[in-house]
Amino acid sequence: MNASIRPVRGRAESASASQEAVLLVALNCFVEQGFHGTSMRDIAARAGTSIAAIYYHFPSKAALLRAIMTRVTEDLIETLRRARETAATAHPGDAAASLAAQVRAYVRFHTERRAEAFVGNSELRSLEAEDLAPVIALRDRVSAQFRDTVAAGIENGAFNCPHPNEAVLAVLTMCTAVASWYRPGGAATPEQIADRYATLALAMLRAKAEN
Amino acid sequence: MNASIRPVRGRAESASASQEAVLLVALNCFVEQGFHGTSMRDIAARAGTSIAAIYYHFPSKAALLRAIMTRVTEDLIETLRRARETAATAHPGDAAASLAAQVRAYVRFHTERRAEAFVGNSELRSLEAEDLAPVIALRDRVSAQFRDTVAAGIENGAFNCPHPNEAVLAVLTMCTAVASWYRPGGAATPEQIADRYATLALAMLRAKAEN
DNA sequence: GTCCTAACTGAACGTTCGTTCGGTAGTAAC
DNA sequence: GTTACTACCGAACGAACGTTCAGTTAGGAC
Repeated sequence: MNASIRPVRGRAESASASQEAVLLVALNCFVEQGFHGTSMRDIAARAGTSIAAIYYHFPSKAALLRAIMTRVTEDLIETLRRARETAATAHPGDAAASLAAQVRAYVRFHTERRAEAFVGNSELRSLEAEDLAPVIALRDRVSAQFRDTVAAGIENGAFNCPHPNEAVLAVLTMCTAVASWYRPGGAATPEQIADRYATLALAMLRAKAEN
Repeated sequence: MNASIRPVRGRAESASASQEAVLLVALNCFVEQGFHGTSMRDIAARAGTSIAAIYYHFPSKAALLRAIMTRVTEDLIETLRRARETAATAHPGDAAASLAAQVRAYVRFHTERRAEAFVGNSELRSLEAEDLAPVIALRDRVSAQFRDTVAAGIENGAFNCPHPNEAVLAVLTMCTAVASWYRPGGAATPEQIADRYATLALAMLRAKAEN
């Protein structure tokens, strides 16, 4: 499983190409073997460099994971922010449109950057305590946005859903899991999957239930 | 996070109490630190025994994971089989009832045995190749059963769902994820969560979509 | 031509890893 | 009283781990 990755910083404060190459190799190792199942020797061998070269660019193995996690989580937040903004312009006050746009963006993100997204979800426990807190805070912002959108939709009658917290959790987890089963070249394109998941999410939120 | 675990074998071919104790401690370590993040010394220390005592009962660290994985997957299959059977008796030919029963059973299983279920889903890649194949085969049987139930429901008009494969995947993944967020003593009981998830699943499968 | 810095390399550091081994306490059989 | 077996223990094994460090090379500045 290979994956692309966007540069750590903007052009001015740019990360070097070898830094990016190491990060990309580390990412793919973490996907396949997990953080603790990957050794610095694995990464160095696959990157075609020495172990010491990695330590020139990154202070520790934990720093590799931190860099991957922070970046992917920040990018997800920005992706969702743009989706909300676009939806708000096209369909002001339409909670269903906003939620659909966010689900679509979330799913597309988890297909297009599935390696990073997968590690971002599966290696939280491998982060050191001081690295975990900021990532958790970012992730909480993501789910809070979904909850807020659903709450607004319930408020104005767009949604009719007796247990919104669980519904949001269900929507988020099923969308997150896309990163663990999606493979490029599958039967459906990322766009199709995103559209179908948005439809599923809306069906869940409009559902009237007796429990 | 603690968890209970059922004996490896029946009474006749019984596993000893210390064997079970080790397996339980290993399970909790794997949940918290992952398989590769857990050392035999961690397990021995938490179990209050020596490392050599573990090797008296199990041939290797990999055998601990294999035992946990095989058992939880087999038990899940048996749980779902019973749920289907009960539903088939009470509501013969009713695909919606069968699916709801299976979703309820699946979710309850993932709350009541969440540690095992969590490890069963997160540590597949840590299994050695020869241990992985049988577990994958068992897991495929689980998803095949859900797909068959949904296909039958589409056939007889109980479901109206344009992309059943993705819908089944979405249902299974959102239910699987329950094991990663559920905590005993939360706002909802396992029964309530199971019922709500069954309702969500039915809503997803009846959904008419334009994509 | 010298100096400086970035970007490495190879070899090692001490630690921890999974695993093994020789030995032993307790118990039951004969 | 010896034998046999189960269920361990403490100590050690070699390998692999994350990390460090002294040294080297390439390229630009002056």
